Amino acid sequence: MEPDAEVPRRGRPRGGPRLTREKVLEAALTLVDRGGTEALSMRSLAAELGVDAMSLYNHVANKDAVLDGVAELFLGRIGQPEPTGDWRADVRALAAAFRHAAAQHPRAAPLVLTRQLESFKGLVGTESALGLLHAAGFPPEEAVHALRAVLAFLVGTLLREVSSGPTFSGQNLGGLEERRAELENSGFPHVARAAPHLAACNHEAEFDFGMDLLVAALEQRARARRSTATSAERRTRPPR
Amino acid sequence: MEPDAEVPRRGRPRGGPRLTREKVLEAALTLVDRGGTEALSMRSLAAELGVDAMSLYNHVANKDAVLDGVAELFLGRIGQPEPTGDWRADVRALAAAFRHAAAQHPRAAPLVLTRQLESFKGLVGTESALGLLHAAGFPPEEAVHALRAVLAFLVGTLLREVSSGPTFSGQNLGGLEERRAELENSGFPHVARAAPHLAACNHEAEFDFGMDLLVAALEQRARARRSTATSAERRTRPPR
DNA sequence: ACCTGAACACCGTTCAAGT
DNA sequence: ACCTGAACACCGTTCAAGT
Repeated sequence: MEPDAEVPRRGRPRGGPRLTREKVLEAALTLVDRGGTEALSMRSLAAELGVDAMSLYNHVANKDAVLDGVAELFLGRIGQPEPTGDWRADVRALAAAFRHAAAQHPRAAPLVLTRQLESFKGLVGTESALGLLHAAGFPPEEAVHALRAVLAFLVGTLLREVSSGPTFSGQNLGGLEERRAELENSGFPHVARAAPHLAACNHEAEFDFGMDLLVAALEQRARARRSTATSAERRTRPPR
Repeated sequence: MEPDAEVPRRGRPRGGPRLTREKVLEAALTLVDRGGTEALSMRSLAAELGVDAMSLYNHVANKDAVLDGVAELFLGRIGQPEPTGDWRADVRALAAAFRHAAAQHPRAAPLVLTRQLESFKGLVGTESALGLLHAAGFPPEEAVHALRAVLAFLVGTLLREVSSGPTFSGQNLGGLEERRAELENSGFPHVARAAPHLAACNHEAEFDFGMDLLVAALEQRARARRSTATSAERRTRPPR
């Protein structure tokens, strides 16, 4: 029989390292996709890679670094949509790309949404967003404020969306009737009147509504900024 | 010597239960306030209460129920501001009350922001918000959309705010210069130009900016709704 | 009814030892 | 240089036993 066919090797491998940081993080993402963050332990991750738990520490500092790495992996998978020239459509597309990535990794998404990363990876999206807002007429400082407002909304909606569990045809229907009845009998008049709408949640509709709101507000602001800029110009530099 | 002076009693206590669900959750909030969620274990919680870990299970189902309970405790501490009659100011005040509660329990806030609770406690805020949006002229369905948009923004900003660590005079100044330099040398032109604004974050200013944006958008929408409603009325019921 | 202690099946991480 | 196994100090939770 062959000397080292299937038996687990120990010590330094002959043909280069079996593990790399990349492979470790990739496996971690797989594990989180499959069973959520709670299914990821250094031991389960090692098992997934067919390796002893301690071997991981040659490639990542600790478990927290693994979680950061998974979040970065996620960030890297956010597609960068081609700009159309209409900044309103492009801001929407950027947000939609984020949402799409979250939909593909619903159980990993909270890692990106919850931790604040000092990641270089995040900067490409930031650059795109600032470029669009610059095109819309916002100076850098206001563009940063606008970016943060949209991002905050995104974090909030996506967190709700991904943590509302598996959905049935876009809507969460589990126990809808019970929830509606409970809201109707809550004793709160406005809650009772809105019960059918509070009991269900169409995530895509909520996402669109919020983005509509934000884009409309930004547009209004951009317009106001343009008109005051022109009138200021008119004042200082009257038409000849 | 006295028979049961300082020795830990065992078995059923004589003077009613030493533990209640309330006391357990209160202690849990204290622990989280002090050392964050990671400082809360069933064992540390029991120690805080001077009790065996297993005693807790007589009052809460498991650790998850404790975390839910702490979140509810937090919800109950959100002050309900007195309405002024101006729905825009009142929506802002409601959001500010939420933010204020988060500022008082920065390490417990993620529990409310991250978990979706089916809590009755949350309904009082919902009722207030829907009432204000009703006064602004929104029908129930649109009011729910608006509420969810504002809530999403709130979750996102507050999550950023509370997880950005301890602050120095309202701003996070740790390593500001390093961050700015890194952003300036990132190779991304818009990022570089906005570096000073990206490196720092005045949470209150961001909060105000976002709320301004949302309230302005809601106002615009309410106005549009009123004018189409009146013109529709004019068409079907012309003035005599 | 309520509290307890031992026990079970897990964790993340350190450290000395292997090759 | 990279992987390993035992060991340490923790977890959450079950269960039988106490009063």
